[in-house]
Order: sequence, then structure tokens, then C-alpha cells
Amino acid sequence: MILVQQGMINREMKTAPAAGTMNLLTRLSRVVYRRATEDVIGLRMKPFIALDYLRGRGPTSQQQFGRDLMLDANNAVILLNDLEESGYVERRRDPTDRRRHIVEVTSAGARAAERAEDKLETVEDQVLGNLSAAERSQLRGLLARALETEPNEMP
Amino acid sequence: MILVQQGMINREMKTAPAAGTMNLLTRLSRVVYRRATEDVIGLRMKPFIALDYLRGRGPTSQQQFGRDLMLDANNAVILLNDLEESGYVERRRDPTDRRRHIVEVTSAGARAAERAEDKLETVEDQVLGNLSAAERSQLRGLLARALETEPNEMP
DNA sequence: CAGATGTCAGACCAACTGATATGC
DNA sequence: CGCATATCAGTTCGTCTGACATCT
Repeated sequence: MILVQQGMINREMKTAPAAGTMNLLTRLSRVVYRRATEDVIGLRMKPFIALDYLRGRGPTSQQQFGRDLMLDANNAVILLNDLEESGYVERRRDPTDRRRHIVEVTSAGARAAERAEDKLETVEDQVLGNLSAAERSQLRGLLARALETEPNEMP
Repeated sequence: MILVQQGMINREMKTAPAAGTMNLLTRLSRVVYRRATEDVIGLRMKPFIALDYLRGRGPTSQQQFGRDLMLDANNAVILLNDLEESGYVERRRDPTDRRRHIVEVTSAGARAAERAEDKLETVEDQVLGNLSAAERSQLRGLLARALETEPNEMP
């Protein structure tokens, strides 16, 4: 008797155990990462996010760039080196403080980001397949708001 | 005149450029990853997600495990080796098909996952700081639904 | 035997660490 | 001079590839 009941409890638990939001978020993001490969969207996800960020933000100091994208100084350099080599961003010294680099997306970079964004809609259709259009836009709104609040202190 | 207008356009664009949902999702997830380090939640994020998954699902074939968590066979092995060494999961042969391993979380593993989940609430408060409780639960619901639908084919 | 499952060693890639250069 | 910004070389970590063993 007791054993049977325990079996039933286990069986019910299989459906879903009130997983935390942080958990779900990182899991879903992993799904996106695995699907949005370079041969699908024309860019890897990280460069794409960088370009898209710069595209929306305009000329930005390298420091700010790293802070907002949660990259340490070093990783920012490496990522930007790649992007600059591909002709997708340009760096120039800030005239008012010549230690700084100002980063800006090139038109080629903006185009690459746009292309990737288009392709990402296919991925979105797969990943958010069982959400309605209204739910998707709700989700987008919530994510955007959460990202806005980030105080973004860096390690 | 024209220059001034362009300046204003740039300034307005800084707020937000209709970023795609996949973009926002992976960015927010990165924030979580950077905050939820081992010294904060007692586990690294990946092992935690694995334990939590197994905790909710009960005994699972290694294959299924990898598929649901978007790990290729090899990575699944490595991750499970770690977890088994820590005493957080157990592997045993499936008697009905002795090629298979059945993976199950131990009570120590379940406890570690619970502890991590508690600690993750602090992270959630930081990451979702400007969402209300209602909005957070809305977000959790949407993410959970999206993950359910996953057909989860593996590369 | 062909196909499935799991494992491992070695190659490869991404991220972190510490040291260095330049400008404030 | 001490601090900030950016960079690089070297290490370390995680992920992928290909070969292999076991079982159906």
C-alpha cells in the first residue's frame, strides 16, 4: 500500500516541480544558444548581441560596453577585436579622455545584425512554439524591463 | 540644424531599439550566470540545473537527460561523472535494456539543489528587481510553457 | 551483424589571471 | 604618484571529435 502511494507521488512529480525562474531562464537560453548557431543566423550569438547592443546604443565607451554585456575588460577586448577584424565595429580614441576607446557599429555590422535578427525569428518560432503572439510580446516586455533595471556591477 | 537632429535621434535610440526576444533572453540569462556563482549558491549553475531536473523528473535514462538539457552524449557523461563523484546522483543499469544507465538524484543531491534554489532567490531579487511579484510569476509561467514544448532534438 | 548507449582521450575554443602600456 | 583604461600572453576550463566497448 505505502509503496504504491509512493510510486504515485513520484509519478506526479515527473510533470514539474515548481522550478525556479532563474533555472527556467537559463535552461531556455541554453536552448536558444544551441539552435542559434552561426550557420543558422550568420553570426554566433555573442557577437550578434554585441552588435545589436551597439546598434541601439550608438557610440559607446568600451568600458560601458563591457559592463552592460557582463563581460570583463579582457573579454570585451577579445570580442571587439574579432568584430573589428570582420569590419563590423570601429574603435577610436575619445578626444576628451584619450585612455578611452569609443566603439561604434559600422554599416556592415548593422546589416549583419539585421540579417541575424531576421533569421532569429525562425529560432524564436521553434523555441517559443507554444506561446501565442500575445504571450510572446508579454514575455519580451518582461525581459526588457528586467534588463533595464540591471545596475550592472562587474566582477 | 541637421546635426542637432541627428544627435537627438541617437539619444532617443539609446533607450531601447526593439530588441528581439531571443536576444533579451540570452542577455538576461548571462546576467544570471554571472551572479549565480558557486560561492553564492553552493553549486555551479549547470550542475544545479541537472540536479533540479532530475529531482523533478525522477529516474531518467542518461539519453533523455542529455536531450532535455541540451547536452551531447559526451557532455552528459562528464557532468554526471562529476555529480556522481560528489555523491549527488547515482547511476545504475536499466534491467530491461542493459545498455542503458538510469540516473537518479540522491538525497544529498536533492538537498544541495534545494539549498541552491533558496540562495537563488537572492539572485532573482537582483535580476528581476523591477518586476512585481505578479509579473515574476507571469514570467515563470511563460518560460515553463516554452520549455515544455521543446521537441528537443539533439545535434 | 547493424544500431543504440555510454565512455574515454585528445583536440579545440572560450574564459579568466596577471603583467604591461598609456593617459589622466 | 596613484588610478583608470585597454591590451596581451599564458593558463585553465568547458565543449566537441573520433575511437571504442557493451548490449539488443
